[in-house]
Amino acid sequence: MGPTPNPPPPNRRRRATITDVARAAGVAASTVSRAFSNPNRVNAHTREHVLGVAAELGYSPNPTARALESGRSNTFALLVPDITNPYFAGVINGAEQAATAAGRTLVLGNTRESASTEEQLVRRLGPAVDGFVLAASRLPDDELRRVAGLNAVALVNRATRDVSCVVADYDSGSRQIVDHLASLGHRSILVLGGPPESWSGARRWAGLQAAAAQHDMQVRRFGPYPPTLGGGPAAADAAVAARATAVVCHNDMLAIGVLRRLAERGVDVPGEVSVVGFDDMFGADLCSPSLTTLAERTADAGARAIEMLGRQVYEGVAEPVQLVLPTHLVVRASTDRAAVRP
Amino acid sequence: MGPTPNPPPPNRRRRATITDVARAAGVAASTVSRAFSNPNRVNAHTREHVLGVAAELGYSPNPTARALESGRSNTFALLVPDITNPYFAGVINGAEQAATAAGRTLVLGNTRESASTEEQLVRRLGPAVDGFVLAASRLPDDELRRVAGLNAVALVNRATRDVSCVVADYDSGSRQIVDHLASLGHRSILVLGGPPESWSGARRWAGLQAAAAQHDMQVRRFGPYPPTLGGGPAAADAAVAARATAVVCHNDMLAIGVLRRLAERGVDVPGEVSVVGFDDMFGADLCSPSLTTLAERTADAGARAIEMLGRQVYEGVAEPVQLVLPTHLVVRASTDRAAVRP
DNA sequence: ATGAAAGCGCTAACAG
DNA sequence: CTGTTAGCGCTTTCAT
Repeated sequence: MGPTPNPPPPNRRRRATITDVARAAGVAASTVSRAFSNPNRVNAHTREHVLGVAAELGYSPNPTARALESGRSNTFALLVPDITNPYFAGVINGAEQAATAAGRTLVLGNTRESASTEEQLVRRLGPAVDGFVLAASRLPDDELRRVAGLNAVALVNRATRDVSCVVADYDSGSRQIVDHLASLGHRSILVLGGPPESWSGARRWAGLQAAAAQHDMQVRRFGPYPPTLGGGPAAADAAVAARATAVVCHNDMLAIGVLRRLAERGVDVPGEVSVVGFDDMFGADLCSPSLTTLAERTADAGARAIEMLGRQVYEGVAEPVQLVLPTHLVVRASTDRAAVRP
Repeated sequence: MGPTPNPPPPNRRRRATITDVARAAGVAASTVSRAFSNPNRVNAHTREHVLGVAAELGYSPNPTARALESGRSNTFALLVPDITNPYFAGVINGAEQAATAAGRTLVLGNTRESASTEEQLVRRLGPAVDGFVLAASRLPDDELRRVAGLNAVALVNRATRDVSCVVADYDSGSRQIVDHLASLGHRSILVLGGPPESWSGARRWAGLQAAAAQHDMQVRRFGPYPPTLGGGPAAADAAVAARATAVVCHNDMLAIGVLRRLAERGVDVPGEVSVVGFDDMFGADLCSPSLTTLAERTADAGARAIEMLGRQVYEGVAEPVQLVLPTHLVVRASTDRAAVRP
């Protein structure tokens, strides 16, 4: 992987440096520097002059050089398990927006659901960024704390001691789902679970159990199933075999896969079975029947996480904070009154 | 936007530098440097020793400092008009994968469909990155060339003289659509157009016209409509009023909006009207009826664009190249034989 | 208010 | 093969 000896430099204009501007303006480099980063510590007149010359030369400060000096790159990295999952698109969107608004740059990394890829990215990017947003991190707790010792870290939908995080309110969310199903007359719930290591999956399951207990409803969990469309057939078949009347799926992806399989098998949704998902991702109201699902504020989560990093890094806030974001149930066409079973 | 005076540094471990390693290993800094970036130019024995010490100290080279010296950040920026659009998720995915595979970092920017935001991002990021992938750029041609004078640039689904690009084969794609409709007995096509400034929209329209002419079919274009779900109602209503039997929509988003509106109005798809989209985005086979649409290799496009940048920047390839990626029609349930009109 | 000089972490000459 | 030196572009004391 050795770089080519010395590739002929592409025919591209050299960028003006602070020295070029200084020379052209007849001042010292430090004055140019001040004119840009400390405008009121330089005479108004010379400042105008310097800025004018800089504009003519098309000069703009080199962020890399600034970063080297200050030890701050004004850059955050956002690592997600699956860049193509519409669920994370919300997080990415919010984070990008917040970062840009704060004048910071966002680096995007895809961990492909792999802890080792995630770790590798953290190691490689670490020295170049001011902090990490780790969404649905696959890293073990102690590794997470180790990373947080070297870089600022804000977790999204993951929580561990001593590390800041923003998480969705799954307690409330699960209760909303169960309340909804109960109000439709359902007496038992089948949960079609996702990956065992999933933190949010565990929280969702715990919440559903607690809420069901309050209603004296029966809950069972099948799985794990892959949290993808492809997980649908196995999950749906299991649900049919179990004669479930209400199934709650690990996420919308799985739920849509389940809907498809049920349609193939001629099972009427919501007539015979009600189906609920988690995430309210793009597509949840495109499928048919449209999906009842728990909506999270994904863009908010991304934005809040970036803001947390900002406070940690640039304002020296050391205390880890936990932020719980509200969730709400979006009722669509996939849930209805429980069928009367023979 | 002045930075806080001097925030108390968070309680975070200082990263080991090359000097720390050099001292601990009892060698010069340059030897450590070589051990990392030019391993075979240092004695195997000392190399092992240095690497060992480095590992103990948790040292890894600071990319920022490297970038300052080399003038290369090993970083590319990808700018997309709408980060939440599943269509661009494919491009992002491919670009991220290619960048990571090449050991480079990807910075993500969202231009929010605005040329000025795009320009601002280019200016701000320019000095810190080795090149830009501009997907569906909103920038005018001359601005694009100006940017390409300062940074390496690879366009995705946009073309202009002197700038490298990768574009989908809309000539073939449009022909595939028209052939398909013709083979189903349709004699005329209504195109529901997107934003007038859209380069791909123009190419699609041109291709459809050419292909229709070959079949002696009639084509008309209505619009512009917003390329979103929200554009659906107006577009669908216009199509109904025009008694169209086959409509081709600017993109899948609009097409799905159209499908919805037609369903609301009780118009049978594909019985009365056939509907075709462009993009084959996530969701195109979730809607009902599922959508016949032209698939592009979006991930490929992103990856190829990154590779182009690599060749430009690190291999000094100056000639702009144009890459045309194949497209293929995915026939689903929204198209069928033309209805016999009274 | 401005200039001179040192240095951020690293690499690239150039010696030895 | 390895150490010394200079410098990437910028900010930051420290003088003036």
